[in-house]
Amino acid sequence: MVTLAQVARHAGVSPSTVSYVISGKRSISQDTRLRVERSIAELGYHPHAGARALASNRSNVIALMIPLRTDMFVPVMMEIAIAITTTARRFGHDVLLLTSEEGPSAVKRVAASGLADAMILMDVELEDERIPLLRQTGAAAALIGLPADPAGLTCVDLDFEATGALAADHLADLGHREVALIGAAESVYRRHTGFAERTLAGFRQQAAARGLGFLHRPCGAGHEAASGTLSRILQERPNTTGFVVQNEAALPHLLSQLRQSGRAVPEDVSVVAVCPDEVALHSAPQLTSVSIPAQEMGRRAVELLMAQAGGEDTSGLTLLRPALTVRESSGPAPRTD
Amino acid sequence: MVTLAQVARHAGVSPSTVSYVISGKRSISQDTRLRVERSIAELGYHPHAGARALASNRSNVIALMIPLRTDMFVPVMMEIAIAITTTARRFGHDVLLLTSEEGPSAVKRVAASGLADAMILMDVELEDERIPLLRQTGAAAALIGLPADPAGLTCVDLDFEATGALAADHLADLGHREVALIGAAESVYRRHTGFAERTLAGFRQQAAARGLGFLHRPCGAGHEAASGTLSRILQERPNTTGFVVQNEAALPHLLSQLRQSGRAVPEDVSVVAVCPDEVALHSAPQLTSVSIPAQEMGRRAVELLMAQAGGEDTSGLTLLRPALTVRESSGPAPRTD
DNA sequence: AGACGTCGTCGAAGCGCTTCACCAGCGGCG
DNA sequence: CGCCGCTGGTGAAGCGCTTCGACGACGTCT
Repeated sequence: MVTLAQVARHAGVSPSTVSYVISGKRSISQDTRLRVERSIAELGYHPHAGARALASNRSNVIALMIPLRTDMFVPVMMEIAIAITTTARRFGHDVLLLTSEEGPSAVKRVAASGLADAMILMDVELEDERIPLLRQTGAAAALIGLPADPAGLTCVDLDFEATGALAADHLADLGHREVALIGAAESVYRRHTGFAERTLAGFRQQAAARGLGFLHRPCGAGHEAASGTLSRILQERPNTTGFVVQNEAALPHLLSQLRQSGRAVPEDVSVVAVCPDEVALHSAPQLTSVSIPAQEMGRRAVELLMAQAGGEDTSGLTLLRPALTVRESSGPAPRTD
Repeated sequence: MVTLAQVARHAGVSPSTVSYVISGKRSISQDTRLRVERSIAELGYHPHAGARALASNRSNVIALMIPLRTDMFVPVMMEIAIAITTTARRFGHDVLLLTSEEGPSAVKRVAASGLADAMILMDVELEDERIPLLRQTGAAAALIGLPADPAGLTCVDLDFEATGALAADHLADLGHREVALIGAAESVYRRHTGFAERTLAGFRQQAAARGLGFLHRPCGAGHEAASGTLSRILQERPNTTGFVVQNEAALPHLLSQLRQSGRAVPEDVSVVAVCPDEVALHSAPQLTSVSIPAQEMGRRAVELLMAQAGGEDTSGLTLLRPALTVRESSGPAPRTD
């Protein structure tokens, strides 16, 4: 293993000089810097992470707590995780992966062991058990999602209320009078995951404001669940012509079920999905959707954490503006004469 | 921050004793051990990861390199990653997440910096760039997937050749005479990812052995790609009645396309999927499938790494036996009279 | 011309842990 | 009864790095 001391000897300078060349915390003459850099390259030196963490009290690692849930749409989580990782690397940081299996105490362990300088929590619930621990340890953190009381916390999320409202507006603009929200799995609502409830709230409110008839149903993944949910909605409110779907896993089944039941999209019913663009584009017909900016959420979370490390106060909500893209699945409400 | 020295003082023993209590590397009297453990709990002590890594030259971290590909089925990757993380925790290890964005040099960086003791590579290609670096640095590693030359490497994977053969056999047993393999995206084959080619090889060979007419087509995700691939196959070989699908993303589209084209599953055509059980169960009809044991792959990889750390020679292939579960999507070939 | 900053570099302390060498006490054995 | 070999404990060195204070060698200002 190559150590800093060896680099120093090779370059004919003292170890501290090498350290300063690397960190840039003191000015170094052009000449020495080049010599040191050459030695580093030549010897293939990489600083020892543990030693650095010990001496500097910073690990340059961000911990990422991802949920184990089976009721969340996995590709979105993964996309966020990957965005976090690549952004972190741009800041010279690495990412430690934690699952919620370890329980909330993982927060304490990571904070106390110096394994990570900061953490990012995904799948935040309204009353999340990890949050008191976060407050108590004073660990640097960013949340993806909103808890009930975000005071003093750094939160990033899509503005799901606006998302719901946007979808309702789009359908209202197209002349639909009866609309339904097909949401996430029931378990998601049961544990009060913010995004689902906020979408619902925004949708409900705007639907009311626009005078739309309104229905909301959770929906599991899988064909059974999807077709069951759909047929119950149509039975209860046969005149429903506008659907908002916030459930990627159910989308293909919902679409094929609509087709089978003889309802053409978008001639008879309109569908607005809340999903990543990729999913919307891979469906047939391509879906009008409010996209989930997974990458941006991950990126922003890391950037906020870095700002926080730099002493800035980043607490507060960073709500990303939703954007609706009109594609082939939504159109004017059918004439009802 | 609580240090080991503080624990030692609190318990009235020397620091080394506390260390030995924690590591269990020496026998400690019942009495002292309890005293120390109580102090640890009382003070809420967590060893400093960096200090430990520096002194012991082991970080208790496993690096996990996941691909950035968009052409792989993400939930499977995620399931593997989660299984790796939870298994690693059982061994007192954490997981560092690396994306392939950083390039093969990440292998060197991680090995040289002592960030991780070992690594797990996913999405291994036949001629993977990371492998020479692995050999050169002598870093402990386990691969999920097989490279062209696995000599001296520790590899875990589903036995995809047997998977292909199993699917072919099942269709042959049911009396199908013309079969087709709808595979992963073309890009997957182009970069010579082992699993796709091995499935193909196993399928082709067994199809030949059983005297089946045989066709293979890669298939992208999305509706367009799926229905295009399917109709081309049916055009080229209209008598194809058995399909093997190794492409989770295309499955729902394929099924709805078959339905639309008037082919009933399983009365007219049989479908065997290579996918996680969850996907098979959520389809309509539920799919006969060879399941992808994602969790077991992750678990085994970690276990092998731990054995390796214990001095065992774990090099060689660990190929998991595929298992085919008959569900509703496969049945006897239609009579051809 | 002398005092004073500034710049570039060095030496050394010390981060919190592991581990090696050592030692005291004690029971078993010849 | 004396010696040996355990067992359970201690002390100290040192892992590789960062960082603080110190210090020449300059240039600048009065």
